[in-house]
Order: sequence, then C-alpha cells, then structure tokens
Amino acid sequence: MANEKKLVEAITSMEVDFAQWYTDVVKKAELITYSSVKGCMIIKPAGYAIWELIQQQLDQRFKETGVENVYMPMFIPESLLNKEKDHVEGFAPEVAWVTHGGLNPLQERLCVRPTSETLFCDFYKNDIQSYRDLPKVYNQWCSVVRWEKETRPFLRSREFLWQEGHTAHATAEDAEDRTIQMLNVYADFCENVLAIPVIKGRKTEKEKFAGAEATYTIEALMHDGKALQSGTSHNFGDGFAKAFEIQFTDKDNSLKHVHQTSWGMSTRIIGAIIMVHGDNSGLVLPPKVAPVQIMVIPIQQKREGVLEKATEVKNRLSDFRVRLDDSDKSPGWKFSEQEMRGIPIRIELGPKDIEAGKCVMVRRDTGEKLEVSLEDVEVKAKELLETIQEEMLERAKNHVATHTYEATDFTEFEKTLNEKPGFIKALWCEEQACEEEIKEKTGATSRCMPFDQGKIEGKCVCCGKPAKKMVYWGRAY
RNA sequence: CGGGGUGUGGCUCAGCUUGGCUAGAGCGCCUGGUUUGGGACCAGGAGGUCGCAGGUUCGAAUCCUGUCACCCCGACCA
Repeated sequence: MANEKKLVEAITSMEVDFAQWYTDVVKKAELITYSSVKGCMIIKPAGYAIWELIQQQLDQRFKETGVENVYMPMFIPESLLNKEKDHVEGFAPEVAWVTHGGLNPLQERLCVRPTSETLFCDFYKNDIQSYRDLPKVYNQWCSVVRWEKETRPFLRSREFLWQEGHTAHATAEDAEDRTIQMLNVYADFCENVLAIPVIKGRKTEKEKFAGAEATYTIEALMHDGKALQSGTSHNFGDGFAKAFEIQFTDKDNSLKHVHQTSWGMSTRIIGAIIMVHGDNSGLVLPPKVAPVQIMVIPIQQKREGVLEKATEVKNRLSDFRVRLDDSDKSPGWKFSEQEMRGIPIRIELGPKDIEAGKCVMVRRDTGEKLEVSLEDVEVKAKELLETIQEEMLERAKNHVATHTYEATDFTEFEKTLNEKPGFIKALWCEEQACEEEIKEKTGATSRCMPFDQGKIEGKCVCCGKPAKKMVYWGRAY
C-alpha cells in the first residue's frame, strides 16, 4: 500500500514535475512497458487498444477521400535512399542499417525505413505510365525506425507505429489540394475524435520536411504549455519525381513529371491525448478512443443479487465498450484503477441502489456523480458519453485560448515565454536568421504560419523590420 | 551528444559513507478464511548469483575501472 500511495503522490505532483507525471501515467495506466532494446517500447493491451481505435477511425476517414491501403517492404537499399539529396541529408543521421544476411555481408547495405518516400517513388516509377494511372492515393500502416538518442514513451521512440500516405498526381494543383485535404482530415480527426484542438498552418523553410516543397502541420498545445506537432502533410512538388524519374504521358501526348504528397500521423498522438486531457488521478480518455467506455463496479458483490444485477446492467449497455469489474478488489481500489486508466464513465451498483432501482454514474473528466434510474441507463450512458466528448473538447479549446499570447517586440516575447508557457503569436520578417536567433535565445521554435494570417501590419518581433508573416511560436516536444 | 541522477525478488525502495554472520522491508503473487459505498484484514507460503564485465581483498551489494540500460534538464527529430 505504501508504494501505491507514493505513486498517487507522484501523480499529484503534476504541476510540480510534468515530465515525471507523464511517465508515471504511462506506466501506471499500463499503456507501455520498456523493452530490452533501448528506446523501444512494448505497447501493452491498454495502450494498443487506443491505437486500434485511432487506426479504425482515421482509416475510415482516409477511405472516404479515396485512399487505398498498401504495404511496402521495411528495407531500403542504400542507393535508393540516396537518390533525393535533401531527403537523405535529413534522415541519414538516424537510420538503422542491416549489413548482413545470415552470416554473409550484404553487397549493398539496407536501411530500415525511417519513412517510405523512396520506396513509393521507386514503385510509382514503374507503376505510372499514363495520366489514366493518376492519381495514386496510397497509404500504409506500419512501423518505422529512427535511431534517436533520447527517447520518451510515445513522444519519441526508436521504432514507432504510424500511417504514411503517399500520393502522385498529374498536376501541381491536384497535389496541393490533396496536401491540404489530408491536413484537414487530421485536424477534424483530432478535434472530433481525440477532443484535441489544433492550429493548422504551414511550416517555415527551416522547419519543413527534408525534401518537401511545403510542409503543413497541425500543432496542439499540451497542458504544460508546450507544443506538439501532431500530424504533418507535405507537398513535394515534382522534386522526388525528377530525382526518381517518375514520368507519365499526359493527354496532350507530352511526357510530364508527377506531383507528389505525403502525410503521416503516429503513435505520438497518444502522448498528446495523455498530455492534453490527463489530470492528477491519471489518464482521461475521450470516449471515442476509450477502449473501455464504461466500467460497472459492483459494491458488496457477494451479497445476493448484486453481481446478477451488475451483469444485467452490463449486458444492457452492450452497444458501448463496457466491462464489469467483478474482481476481489475493494471498491475503492477499483475506483482508483478506473480513474488511472481514464475510463470515461463508471457505474457504481450496490444493494442500496438495487433496492432504490437506481445506480450511480460517475464522470471521469469532472468527477461529477449522477443518480440514474436503472431503466434509463442506456439512454443516460449514451448522453453522458456524448457530453463528455464535447466538454473535453471545449475545455481543451479553452486551454489553448487562455494560453495563446501575443508579443510585438523581443523583450515582450521572451518575458511571455518564460512567465506564461503557451503559444505566442508574433510577426516575423521571414528571414531565417531571425527564426534562428529566437530559437537560440529563447528555446522557442516557429510552430507554424497559420492559414488565417489576418492583416500583417507591424514589425518583425526579432529584428524590427517590416513583417511578412504571422507565426505561432512555442517550446515544443 | 553535453550536464545531473538511478540500477538490489514482479513493483517501490532500505542497506553502500566506514567491506565481514544466512541480503531486508512494504506492496504484489499463491493457499485458506473474514470483508466490500474511495486503494480492507488475519494466518500460512513461494520468489533475489544485488544491471553486466573486469580489478583490489582472506572476504565485495558495499571500494576501483570499464560498460549497458533507464529517468530528468538542454541541442536534433514524428
């Protein structure tokens, strides 16, 4: 019991040490455990089930836009990786290499994919001949490997799960449209499924993807005021097509290069769910991605009729992801456990309730307790899950709104950043030198140039020259 | 890759400064019983070559060297 109390105390220290709170929640909610390979994590059932719900709902949204799923090999020959200059420079420092097949050295070493642009390009090169073959709108669900030095569960691991979409189009306009379309899919998914509001915008030249013409991003704000890049969508123009010679014959009988895009979202988003919604008692899951939405907890379960009634309630809620905790643990233990795991609703049912023909429904997000007639449990549970989903988004939106600041000069910028962690909206001259100076002096990076730029009237927050862009800045994960 | 910290049964840790009996505690686990509205209790039981490799010593969890892993803070990335 002593150590359980200690853990609860550790979690209570959320405000004191957010990083420690995060790792405590991840472990205590049994989302992952560490493996014997540095930086690689074992995703346990409670964690993987969240990912499966993310996959299902994201995949459905993809398919509504015409996406088809494929699977590419996990190995990339070195010569293939090297074909696009910017791309290889961006990824080379962190790729893992396979040098042997069995006991024999390979003639050409193979890299374990850090991302699959080059594989898709090599494939498209032969698969696309005519404008009739376009567009190609493919996606794959897989894991990729990046040999990171510092790692954290979900936020940065050496192997992580994600999806990567790779498309090829006949025109630059089609590619740009697809890039923006997928960014919107991500933003919609984050808000309506994960209850995480995001800022949509474009990355600066400095922050964009290696090999991309333009990178668009959705940026979310964590509880501690740090930003998290939560999904990206890249427009490659015809850069990769030229490097890989992906050409097609157009309607006018001329040979043209395709225009490509790629877009991805990873298990990192689970880190965002934890850091946006979690509280002192642990994880708080939005109902739409909660592997268990309702936990029925019987009180005095050995009393005649209690378990039967609890089972009956559970069965009546079979439209939802519902479980009955009939273990031998005490009710208090079960309550804490349910809270730690972020289960949105718990239903308490004991002899007193049964006698009165009711049960107690408790919201994980607010702790609010409601007495509900047993006849109404299905209707009330449905309503309550919807309410929780909506109000979690509202609270998160409110957090972003109250943690987004503006700064017009450097002193104000620095002061705000240090005193009030969050997004800072500030004007910028579009010179990389200023962006670098800000990063060097404050640790803040440009998160994105939001689509909604408003009127640009004023001076660069760094150098004071006339500004060209409005930028969201912040410290980031 | 720099700075700091930690490695002792499944988990959290004590012991290390000043080397010395059979390496401890709580939790968890197993058996039986009593309990149950915010992390219940009693009785009995199983479980550890002290991260790994060298070295010093009559003797190392403890001292020295190396190495690996994990955590935190910075620089790079999803």
